[in-house]
Amino acid sequence: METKTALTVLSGLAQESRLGIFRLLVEVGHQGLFAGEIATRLEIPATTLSFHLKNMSGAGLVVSERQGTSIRYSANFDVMNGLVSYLTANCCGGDLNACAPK
Amino acid sequence: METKTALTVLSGLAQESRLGIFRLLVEVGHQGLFAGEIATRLEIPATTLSFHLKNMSGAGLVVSERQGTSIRYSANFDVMNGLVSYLTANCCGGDLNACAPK
DNA sequence: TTTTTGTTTCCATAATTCTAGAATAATGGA
DNA sequence: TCCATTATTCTAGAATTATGGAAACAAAAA
Repeated sequence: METKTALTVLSGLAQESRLGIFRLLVEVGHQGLFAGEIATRLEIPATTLSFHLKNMSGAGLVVSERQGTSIRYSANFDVMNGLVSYLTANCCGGDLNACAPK
Repeated sequence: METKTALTVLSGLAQESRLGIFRLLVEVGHQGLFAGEIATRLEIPATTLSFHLKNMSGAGLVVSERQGTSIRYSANFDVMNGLVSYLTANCCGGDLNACAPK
């Protein structure tokens, strides 16, 4: 993952509403949730939610699929895992143990 | 890690200068760098750097130690690892394999 | 004490981001 | 076609964040 992408992903998560959306979708798993369900569960106005979902889609954090009048959103786990790799890459000049969790 | 903390940490990383600072400190490892060295290497004005380092200190992303007139900054690996754990916790309703890297 | 080096705080400006109402669009059923 | 449902775009105001120069501050050396 490139730095520019990592920044976009981090910005996509560094906001209360969006982090809540992402965590909810991560917990739900691959089947995801309809936009309306997310709005109801998190008590976010539809327009505000749409603003954040657009941001997250652009960052690749979520993927969407239309089903009739509804749109199903789910977390993109690959991007999350890529971010984790990015943050821990090139750690400590190659000494992997130096920054590993204890 | 609590959601509020995770948000602070994510915000601490979701900015071009700060991500650059963090990555540099991660690569350097535990010995860290003096503020002036960071400013020189990344070509960031001292006042701007100080602003960001203060932000990152508050988020726990870096720790500092004065040595004479200089201040040495180094990455806090525990916080980074905590963030990684937070993001992957409670994934897929407990089905750990569902969101693991392939 | 005065000077020098390194860093931070203060401040004004600029830029970005968040919020949510009104209007608009897309889908599918009657 | 008309209507109900669901979701998005447009818009503008509010709030937050970033930038960098001037000044202040801290520590060590002259």
